[in-house]
Amino acid sequence: MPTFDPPLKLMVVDDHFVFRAGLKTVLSLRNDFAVIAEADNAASAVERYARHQPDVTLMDLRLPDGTGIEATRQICTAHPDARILMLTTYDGDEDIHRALEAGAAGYLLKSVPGPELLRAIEAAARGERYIPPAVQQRLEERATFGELTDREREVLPLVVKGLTNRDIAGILNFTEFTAKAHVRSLLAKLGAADRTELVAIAVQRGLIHLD
Amino acid sequence: MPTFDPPLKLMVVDDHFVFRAGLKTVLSLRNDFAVIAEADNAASAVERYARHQPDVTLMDLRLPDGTGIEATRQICTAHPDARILMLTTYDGDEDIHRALEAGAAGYLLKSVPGPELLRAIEAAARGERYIPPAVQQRLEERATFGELTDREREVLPLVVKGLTNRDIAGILNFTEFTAKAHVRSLLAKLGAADRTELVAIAVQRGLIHLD
DNA sequence: CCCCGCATTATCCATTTGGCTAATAGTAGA
DNA sequence: TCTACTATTAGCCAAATGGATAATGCGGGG
Repeated sequence: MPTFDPPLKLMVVDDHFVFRAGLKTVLSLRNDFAVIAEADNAASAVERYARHQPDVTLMDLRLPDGTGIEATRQICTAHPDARILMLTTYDGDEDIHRALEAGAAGYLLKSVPGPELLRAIEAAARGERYIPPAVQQRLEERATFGELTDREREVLPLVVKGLTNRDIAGILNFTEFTAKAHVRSLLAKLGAADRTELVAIAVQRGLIHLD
Repeated sequence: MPTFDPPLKLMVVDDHFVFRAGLKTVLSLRNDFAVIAEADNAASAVERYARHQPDVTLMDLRLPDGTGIEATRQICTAHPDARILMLTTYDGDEDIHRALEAGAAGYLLKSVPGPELLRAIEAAARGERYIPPAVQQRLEERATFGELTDREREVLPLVVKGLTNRDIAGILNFTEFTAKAHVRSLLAKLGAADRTELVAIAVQRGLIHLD
Protein backbone atom coordinates (compact mmCIF):
# COMPACT_ATOMS: atom_id res chain seq x y z
CA MET A 1 0.00 0.00 0.00
CA PRO A 2 1.64 3.24 -1.10
CA THR A 3 1.68 6.15 1.32
CA PHE A 4 -0.04 9.38 0.41
CA ASP A 5 3.13 11.43 0.58
CA PRO A 6 6.19 10.25 -1.23
CA PRO A 7 8.45 8.72 1.42
CA LEU A 8 10.64 11.29 3.17
CA LYS A 9 14.24 10.74 2.10
CA LEU A 10 16.68 10.69 5.04
CA MET A 11 20.45 10.60 5.33
CA VAL A 12 22.26 9.49 8.49
CA VAL A 13 25.78 10.76 9.28
CA ASP A 14 27.47 9.19 12.29
CA ASP A 15 30.67 7.25 12.77
CA HIS A 16 29.13 4.95 15.38
CA PHE A 17 27.97 1.82 13.61
CA VAL A 18 25.66 0.78 16.44
CA PHE A 19 24.04 4.19 16.71
CA ARG A 20 23.40 4.28 12.97
CA ALA A 21 21.74 0.89 13.27
CA GLY A 22 19.58 2.28 16.08
CA LEU A 23 18.56 5.26 14.02
CA LYS A 24 17.62 3.10 11.06
CA THR A 25 15.58 0.85 13.32
CA VAL A 26 13.74 3.72 14.95
CA LEU A 27 13.15 5.47 11.64
CA SER A 28 11.86 2.31 10.01
CA LEU A 29 8.92 2.44 12.43
CA ARG A 30 7.57 5.06 10.09
CA ASN A 31 6.78 3.65 6.69
CA ASP A 32 6.77 7.14 5.22
CA PHE A 33 10.47 7.55 6.14
CA ALA A 34 13.24 6.06 4.05
CA VAL A 35 16.95 6.14 4.89
CA ILE A 36 18.45 6.53 1.45
CA ALA A 37 22.05 7.31 2.38
CA GLU A 38 24.58 6.96 5.19
CA ALA A 39 28.01 8.40 5.91
CA ASP A 40 30.55 7.88 8.68
CA ASN A 41 32.73 10.92 8.05
CA ALA A 42 32.42 14.56 7.09
CA ALA A 43 33.86 14.35 3.60
CA SER A 44 31.59 11.58 2.42
CA ALA A 45 28.63 13.29 4.08
CA VAL A 46 29.12 16.34 1.86
CA GLU A 47 29.64 14.23 -1.21
CA ARG A 48 26.67 11.96 -0.58
CA TYR A 49 24.37 14.82 0.24
CA ALA A 50 25.02 16.26 -3.22
CA ARG A 51 24.52 12.87 -4.80
CA HIS A 52 21.35 11.76 -3.00
CA GLN A 53 19.71 15.09 -2.08
CA PRO A 54 17.94 13.81 1.04
CA ASP A 55 15.00 15.76 2.43
CA VAL A 56 16.34 15.66 6.00
CA THR A 57 19.82 14.77 7.29
CA LEU A 58 20.70 13.56 10.79
CA MET A 59 24.27 14.65 11.57
CA ASP A 60 26.63 13.82 14.42
CA LEU A 61 28.74 16.66 15.82
CA ARG A 62 32.05 14.83 16.00
CA LEU A 63 33.28 12.89 13.02
CA PRO A 64 36.63 11.23 12.40
CA ASP A 65 37.73 13.79 9.82
CA GLY A 66 36.29 16.97 11.31
CA THR A 67 33.10 18.28 12.79
CA GLY A 68 29.54 17.82 11.72
CA ILE A 69 29.24 21.58 12.03
CA GLU A 70 31.73 22.12 9.23
CA ALA A 71 30.00 19.53 7.08
CA THR A 72 26.70 21.24 7.84
CA ARG A 73 28.09 24.60 6.84
CA GLN A 74 29.39 23.26 3.56
CA ILE A 75 26.17 21.49 2.72
CA CYS A 76 23.98 24.47 3.65
CA THR A 77 26.13 26.80 1.58
CA ALA A 78 25.89 24.59 -1.48
CA HIS A 79 22.24 23.69 -0.87
CA PRO A 80 20.44 26.53 0.93
CA ASP A 81 17.28 24.44 1.27
CA ALA A 82 19.07 21.64 3.14
CA ARG A 83 17.40 20.48 6.38
CA ILE A 84 20.01 19.17 8.79
CA LEU A 85 19.34 18.03 12.34
CA MET A 86 22.34 17.84 14.64
CA LEU A 87 22.24 14.76 16.83
CA THR A 88 24.97 14.66 19.46
CA THR A 89 25.95 14.05 23.05
CA TYR A 90 27.50 17.50 23.44
CA ASP A 91 25.23 19.92 25.23
CA GLY A 92 27.53 22.93 25.53
CA ASP A 93 25.95 26.20 24.43
CA GLU A 94 28.82 26.99 22.09
CA ASP A 95 28.30 23.84 20.07
CA ILE A 96 24.57 24.49 19.88
CA HIS A 97 25.12 28.06 18.79
CA ARG A 98 27.68 27.18 16.16
CA ALA A 99 25.53 24.41 14.73
CA LEU A 100 22.51 26.67 14.33
CA GLU A 101 24.68 29.44 12.95
CA ALA A 102 26.07 26.96 10.40
CA GLY A 103 22.52 26.36 9.20
CA ALA A 104 21.27 23.38 11.21
CA ALA A 105 17.49 23.07 11.41
CA GLY A 106 17.60 21.61 14.91
CA TYR A 107 19.82 20.29 17.70
CA LEU A 108 18.97 17.09 19.51
CA LEU A 109 20.85 15.19 22.19
CA LYS A 110 21.44 11.52 21.52
CA SER A 111 19.39 10.72 24.57
CA VAL A 112 16.32 11.95 22.68
CA PRO A 113 13.30 9.66 23.03
CA GLY A 114 12.14 8.06 19.80
CA PRO A 115 8.87 10.00 19.43
CA GLU A 116 10.63 13.33 19.90
CA LEU A 117 13.15 12.39 17.23
CA LEU A 118 10.36 11.64 14.81
CA ARG A 119 8.63 14.91 15.62
CA ALA A 120 11.84 16.82 15.05
CA ILE A 121 12.31 15.20 11.66
CA GLU A 122 8.76 16.06 10.64
CA ALA A 123 9.28 19.64 11.73
CA ALA A 124 12.53 19.86 9.77
CA ALA A 125 10.79 18.43 6.71
CA ARG A 126 8.21 21.21 6.98
CA GLY A 127 11.07 23.72 7.07
CA GLU A 128 10.65 24.51 10.77
CA ARG A 129 13.28 24.63 13.46
CA TYR A 130 12.99 22.14 16.26
CA ILE A 131 14.87 22.90 19.45
CA PRO A 132 13.97 20.98 22.62
CA PRO A 133 13.32 23.15 25.68
CA ALA A 134 16.41 21.94 27.52
CA VAL A 135 18.61 22.85 24.57
CA GLN A 136 16.88 26.19 24.16
CA GLN A 137 17.54 26.95 27.80
CA ARG A 138 21.23 26.28 27.38
CA LEU A 139 21.32 28.77 24.56
CA GLU A 140 19.64 31.44 26.61
CA GLU A 141 21.97 31.08 29.58
CA ARG A 142 24.66 31.89 27.10
CA ALA A 143 23.33 35.35 26.46
CA THR A 144 24.57 36.38 29.89
CA PHE A 145 28.13 36.68 28.65
CA GLY A 146 29.29 38.45 25.56
CA GLU A 147 30.62 36.82 22.44
CA LEU A 148 34.32 36.15 22.31
CA THR A 149 36.41 38.10 19.85
CA ASP A 150 38.57 36.39 17.25
CA ARG A 151 41.73 37.07 19.23
CA GLU A 152 40.20 35.65 22.36
CA ARG A 153 39.31 32.49 20.46
CA GLU A 154 42.94 32.19 19.47
CA VAL A 155 44.20 32.73 22.99
CA LEU A 156 41.78 30.39 24.76
CA PRO A 157 43.14 27.08 23.44
CA LEU A 158 46.65 28.15 24.37
CA VAL A 159 45.59 28.90 27.91
CA VAL A 160 43.98 25.48 28.09
CA LYS A 161 47.27 23.90 27.07
CA GLY A 162 48.78 25.31 30.23
CA LEU A 163 50.88 27.94 28.46
CA THR A 164 51.93 31.08 30.30
CA ASN A 165 51.14 34.56 29.09
CA ARG A 166 54.68 34.82 27.81
CA ASP A 167 54.40 31.58 25.84
CA ILE A 168 51.12 32.69 24.34
CA ALA A 169 52.60 36.05 23.40
CA GLY A 170 55.48 34.30 21.66
CA ILE A 171 53.16 32.08 19.64
CA LEU A 172 50.73 34.80 18.57
CA ASN A 173 53.45 37.39 18.09
CA PHE A 174 52.52 40.11 20.51
CA THR A 175 53.71 41.14 23.93
CA GLU A 176 53.04 39.51 27.25
CA PHE A 177 50.89 42.52 28.12
CA THR A 178 48.56 41.80 25.25
CA ALA A 179 48.29 38.16 26.23
CA LYS A 180 47.45 39.25 29.74
CA ALA A 181 44.79 41.63 28.47
CA HIS A 182 43.09 38.93 26.42
CA VAL A 183 43.22 36.44 29.26
CA ARG A 184 41.74 39.02 31.60
CA SER A 185 38.96 39.60 29.12
CA LEU A 186 38.34 35.86 28.82
CA LEU A 187 38.14 35.53 32.58
CA ALA A 188 35.56 38.30 32.72
CA LYS A 189 33.45 37.06 29.81
CA LEU A 190 33.34 33.46 30.95
CA GLY A 191 32.96 34.35 34.59
CA ALA A 192 36.06 32.52 35.76
CA ALA A 193 38.10 33.49 38.81
CA ASP A 194 41.37 32.26 37.33
CA ARG A 195 42.67 30.34 34.34
CA THR A 196 42.12 27.04 36.05
CA GLU A 197 38.41 27.65 36.26
CA LEU A 198 38.57 29.09 32.77
CA VAL A 199 39.58 25.70 31.40
CA ALA A 200 36.75 23.93 33.19
CA ILE A 201 34.18 26.43 31.96
CA ALA A 202 35.49 26.47 28.39
CA VAL A 203 35.32 22.70 28.16
CA GLN A 204 31.90 22.56 29.76
CA ARG A 205 30.49 25.11 27.38
CA GLY A 206 31.95 23.48 24.30
CA LEU A 207 34.31 26.35 23.48
CA ILE A 208 37.13 23.83 23.62
CA HIS A 209 37.06 20.14 22.83
CA LEU A 210 39.74 18.10 24.51
CA ASP A 211 41.09 14.97 22.91
CA MET B 1 15.77 -24.64 13.67
CA PRO B 2 17.08 -24.58 17.23
CA THR B 3 20.68 -23.56 17.83
CA PHE B 4 23.04 -26.00 19.49
CA ASP B 5 23.71 -23.79 22.47
CA PRO B 6 20.88 -22.39 24.46
CA PRO B 7 20.50 -18.72 23.45
CA LEU B 8 22.91 -16.45 25.28
CA LYS B 9 20.92 -14.19 27.60
CA LEU B 10 21.91 -10.52 27.32
CA MET B 11 21.02 -7.38 29.26
CA VAL B 12 21.48 -3.88 27.84
CA VAL B 13 21.99 -0.89 30.16
CA ASP B 14 22.05 2.52 28.48
CA ASP B 15 19.98 5.64 28.87
CA HIS B 16 20.08 6.40 25.14
CA PHE B 17 16.94 5.00 23.59
CA VAL B 18 18.32 5.08 20.07
CA PHE B 19 21.55 3.38 21.03
CA ARG B 20 19.67 0.62 22.83
CA ALA B 21 17.63 0.11 19.69
CA GLY B 22 20.86 -0.14 17.70
CA LEU B 23 22.29 -2.71 20.08
CA LYS B 24 19.18 -4.81 19.91
CA THR B 25 19.23 -4.66 16.13
CA VAL B 26 22.89 -5.63 15.89
CA LEU B 27 22.51 -8.38 18.46
CA SER B 28 19.46 -9.80 16.75
CA LEU B 29 21.70 -10.67 13.80
CA ARG B 30 22.77 -13.59 15.93
CA ASN B 31 19.95 -15.99 16.54
CA ASP B 32 21.85 -17.52 19.45
CA PHE B 33 21.72 -14.16 21.28
CA ALA B 34 18.64 -12.97 23.13
CA VAL B 35 18.21 -9.59 24.82
CA ILE B 36 16.16 -10.57 27.84
CA ALA B 37 16.36 -7.32 29.84
CA GLU B 38 17.01 -3.60 29.50
CA ALA B 39 17.65 -0.75 31.91
CA ASP B 40 18.18 2.96 31.48
CA ASN B 41 19.62 3.77 34.90
CA ALA B 42 21.99 2.30 37.46
CA ALA B 43 19.46 1.37 40.11
CA SER B 44 17.21 -0.62 37.82
CA ALA B 45 20.28 -2.22 36.22
CA VAL B 46 21.26 -3.71 39.58
CA GLU B 47 17.72 -4.77 40.33
CA ARG B 48 17.09 -6.32 36.92
CA TYR B 49 20.39 -8.13 36.88
CA ALA B 50 19.37 -9.94 40.05
CA ARG B 51 15.96 -10.69 38.63
CA HIS B 52 16.95 -11.87 35.15
CA GLN B 53 20.49 -13.19 35.68
CA PRO B 54 21.75 -12.47 32.17
CA ASP B 55 24.83 -14.28 30.88
CA VAL B 56 26.42 -11.09 29.57
CA THR B 57 25.55 -7.45 30.31
CA LEU B 58 26.37 -4.44 28.11
CA MET B 59 26.74 -1.38 30.35
CA ASP B 60 27.09 2.32 29.60
CA LEU B 61 29.54 4.30 31.71
CA ARG B 62 27.36 7.31 32.40
CA LEU B 63 23.84 6.83 33.61
CA PRO B 64 21.31 9.37 34.87
CA ASP B 65 21.56 8.23 38.49
CA GLY B 66 25.25 7.44 38.74
CA THR B 67 27.94 5.59 36.88
CA GLY B 68 27.90 2.24 35.18
CA ILE B 69 31.10 1.55 37.09
CA GLU B 70 29.27 1.72 40.41
CA ALA B 71 26.48 -0.47 39.07
CA THR B 72 29.11 -2.90 37.80
CA ARG B 73 30.80 -3.00 41.16
CA GLN B 74 27.54 -3.73 42.94
CA ILE B 75 26.53 -6.44 40.51
CA CYS B 76 29.95 -8.11 40.54
CA THR B 77 30.03 -8.08 44.33
CA ALA B 78 26.61 -9.71 44.57
CA HIS B 79 27.21 -12.02 41.62
CA PRO B 80 30.93 -12.85 41.29
CA ASP B 81 30.33 -14.74 38.05
CA ALA B 82 28.74 -11.74 36.31
CA ARG B 83 30.12 -10.87 32.87
CA ILE B 84 29.80 -7.18 32.21
CA LEU B 85 31.08 -5.37 29.15
CA MET B 86 31.47 -1.60 29.44
CA LEU B 87 30.33 0.16 26.30
CA THR B 88 31.03 3.89 26.32
CA THR B 89 32.36 6.92 24.50
CA TYR B 90 34.85 7.74 27.25
CA ASP B 91 38.35 6.59 26.42
CA GLY B 92 40.27 8.03 29.38
CA ASP B 93 42.58 5.55 31.04
CA GLU B 94 41.13 6.26 34.45
CA ASP B 95 37.65 5.21 33.39
CA ILE B 96 39.03 2.07 31.76
CA HIS B 97 41.05 1.20 34.84
CA ARG B 98 38.19 1.80 37.25
CA ALA B 99 35.78 -0.26 35.16
CA LEU B 100 38.11 -3.24 35.02
CA GLU B 101 38.92 -2.89 38.68
CA ALA B 102 35.18 -2.88 39.43
CA GLY B 103 34.93 -6.25 37.74
CA ALA B 104 34.09 -5.50 34.11
CA ALA B 105 34.96 -8.26 31.65
CA GLY B 106 35.77 -5.80 28.86
CA TYR B 107 35.76 -2.20 27.77
CA LEU B 108 34.52 -1.18 24.33
CA LEU B 109 34.07 2.22 22.77
CA LYS B 110 30.68 2.94 21.28
CA SER B 111 32.34 3.31 17.90
CA VAL B 112 33.03 -0.43 17.97
CA PRO B 113 32.23 -2.17 14.68
CA GLY B 114 29.45 -4.73 14.88
CA PRO B 115 31.61 -7.85 14.39
CA GLU B 116 34.01 -6.79 17.13
CA LEU B 117 31.11 -6.25 19.49
CA LEU B 118 29.86 -9.76 18.80
CA ARG B 119 33.33 -11.21 19.34
CA ALA B 120 33.65 -9.36 22.64
CA ILE B 121 30.33 -10.76 23.82
CA GLU B 122 31.36 -14.28 22.90
CA ALA B 123 34.64 -13.84 24.74
CA ALA B 124 32.84 -12.54 27.82
CA ALA B 125 30.44 -15.48 27.67
CA ARG B 126 33.43 -17.82 27.74
CA GLY B 127 34.70 -16.00 30.83
CA GLU B 128 37.52 -14.24 28.98
CA ARG B 129 38.45 -10.58 29.04
CA TYR B 130 38.17 -8.71 25.80
CA ILE B 131 40.10 -5.45 25.53
CA PRO B 132 40.62 -3.91 22.08
CA PRO B 133 44.23 -2.98 21.30
CA ALA B 134 43.53 0.76 21.31
CA VAL B 135 41.97 0.54 24.77
CA GLN B 136 44.80 -1.65 26.02
CA GLN B 137 47.29 0.92 24.81
CA ARG B 138 45.57 3.65 26.75
CA LEU B 139 45.87 1.58 29.88
CA GLU B 140 49.57 1.02 29.37
CA GLU B 141 50.36 4.67 28.83
CA ARG B 142 48.86 5.12 32.23
CA ALA B 143 51.53 3.00 33.88
CA THR B 144 53.98 5.85 33.34
CA PHE B 145 52.55 7.80 36.23
CA GLY B 146 51.78 6.51 39.68
CA GLU B 147 48.38 6.05 41.21
CA LEU B 148 46.86 9.00 42.99
CA THR B 149 46.42 8.84 46.74
CA ASP B 150 43.04 9.33 48.40
CA ARG B 151 43.96 12.83 49.48
CA GLU B 152 45.04 13.75 45.99
CA ARG B 153 41.72 12.53 44.68
CA GLU B 154 40.02 14.86 47.14
CA VAL B 155 42.17 17.80 46.18
CA LEU B 156 41.96 17.39 42.40
CA PRO B 157 38.28 18.31 41.96
CA LEU B 158 38.80 21.42 44.07
CA VAL B 159 41.69 22.52 41.91
CA VAL B 160 39.52 22.02 38.84
CA LYS B 161 36.91 24.29 40.38
CA GLY B 162 39.49 27.07 40.30
CA LEU B 163 40.00 27.19 44.04
CA THR B 164 43.26 28.48 45.49
CA ASN B 165 45.45 26.46 47.80
CA ARG B 166 44.08 28.45 50.68
CA ASP B 167 40.47 27.70 49.71
CA ILE B 168 41.26 24.03 49.37
CA ALA B 169 42.97 24.00 52.74
CA GLY B 170 39.90 25.58 54.31
CA ILE B 171 37.57 23.00 52.82
CA LEU B 172 39.65 19.94 53.65
CA ASN B 173 40.74 21.28 57.03
CA PHE B 174 44.48 21.44 56.75
CA THR B 175 46.97 24.21 56.13
CA GLU B 176 47.79 25.92 52.89
CA PHE B 177 51.16 24.16 52.97
CA THR B 178 49.48 20.80 52.82
CA ALA B 179 47.29 21.86 49.94
CA LYS B 180 50.37 23.05 48.16
CA ALA B 181 52.13 19.75 48.75
CA HIS B 182 49.24 17.74 47.33
CA VAL B 183 48.92 19.99 44.30
CA ARG B 184 52.64 19.71 43.69
CA SER B 185 52.34 15.95 43.85
CA LEU B 186 49.40 16.02 41.43
CA LEU B 187 51.37 18.14 38.98
CA ALA B 188 54.25 15.68 39.10
CA LYS B 189 52.13 12.54 38.81
CA LEU B 190 50.02 13.81 35.94
CA GLY B 191 52.91 15.49 34.20
CA ALA B 192 51.39 18.97 34.20
CA ALA B 193 53.38 22.18 34.20
CA ASP B 194 50.76 24.11 36.18
CA ARG B 195 47.22 23.74 37.46
CA THR B 196 45.75 24.92 34.20
CA GLU B 197 47.28 22.01 32.33
CA LEU B 198 46.35 19.81 35.26
CA VAL B 199 42.69 20.42 34.58
CA ALA B 200 43.03 19.59 30.90
CA ILE B 201 44.91 16.38 31.64
CA ALA B 202 42.57 15.29 34.42
CA VAL B 203 39.54 15.72 32.19
CA GLN B 204 41.22 14.02 29.27
CA ARG B 205 42.22 11.03 31.33
CA GLY B 206 38.81 10.64 32.93
CA LEU B 207 39.98 11.50 36.46
CA ILE B 208 37.39 14.24 36.47
CA HIS B 209 34.06 14.40 34.70
CA LEU B 210 32.76 17.89 34.15
CA ASP B 211 29.09 18.81 34.50
C1' DC C 1 32.35 63.35 12.10
C1' DC C 2 32.07 61.24 16.46
C1' DC C 3 31.53 57.25 19.44
C1' DC C 4 32.32 52.55 20.52
C1' DG C 5 34.56 48.30 20.57
C1' DC C 6 38.76 45.95 19.74
C1' DA C 7 43.78 45.12 19.75
C1' DT C 8 47.78 46.53 21.47
C1' DT C 9 51.04 48.23 24.75
C1' DA C 10 52.26 49.65 29.39
C1' DT C 11 52.82 50.35 34.84
C1' DC C 12 51.98 49.36 39.65
C1' DC C 13 51.00 46.13 43.12
C1' DA C 14 49.26 42.42 46.05
C1' DT C 15 48.46 37.62 45.76
C1' DT C 16 49.29 33.11 44.14
C1' DT C 17 51.98 29.72 42.33
C1' DG C 18 55.58 26.30 41.71
C1' DG C 19 60.42 24.55 42.82
C1' DC C 20 63.47 23.08 46.40
C1' DT C 21 64.37 21.34 50.74
C1' DA C 22 63.24 19.34 55.21
C1' DA C 23 61.13 17.66 59.39
C1' DT C 24 57.61 14.73 61.95
C1' DA C 25 54.32 11.10 62.44
C1' DG C 26 51.54 7.21 61.05
C1' DT C 27 50.80 3.04 58.57
C1' DA C 28 51.34 -0.90 55.78
C1' DG C 29 54.31 -4.27 54.00
C1' DA C 30 58.75 -6.92 53.50
C1' DT D 1 61.99 -4.44 62.86
C1' DC D 2 63.26 -1.84 59.03
C1' DT D 3 61.55 0.32 55.02
C1' DA D 4 58.65 2.85 52.03
C1' DC D 5 54.94 5.60 51.27
C1' DT D 6 51.81 9.03 52.78
C1' DA D 7 50.04 13.06 55.17
C1' DT D 8 51.11 16.95 57.35
C1' DT D 9 53.59 21.06 58.39
C1' DA D 10 57.09 24.69 57.27
C1' DG D 11 60.38 28.35 55.05
C1' DC D 12 62.62 30.56 51.10
C1' DC D 13 62.48 32.44 46.58
C1' DA D 14 61.72 33.47 41.75
C1' DA D 15 58.08 33.59 38.57
C1' DA D 16 53.43 34.06 37.14
C1' DT D 17 48.97 35.77 37.90
C1' DG D 18 45.03 38.93 38.40
C1' DG D 19 43.16 43.72 39.41
C1' DA D 20 43.08 48.51 38.40
C1' DT D 21 44.04 51.98 35.24
C1' DA D 22 45.31 54.20 30.96
C1' DA D 23 47.02 55.46 26.44
C1' DT D 24 47.20 54.73 21.31
C1' DG D 25 45.45 53.38 16.83
C1' DC D 26 41.97 51.39 13.90
C1' DG D 27 37.55 50.41 11.88
C1' DG D 28 32.51 50.35 11.76
C1' DG D 29 27.95 52.44 12.65
C1' DG D 30 25.09 56.18 13.60
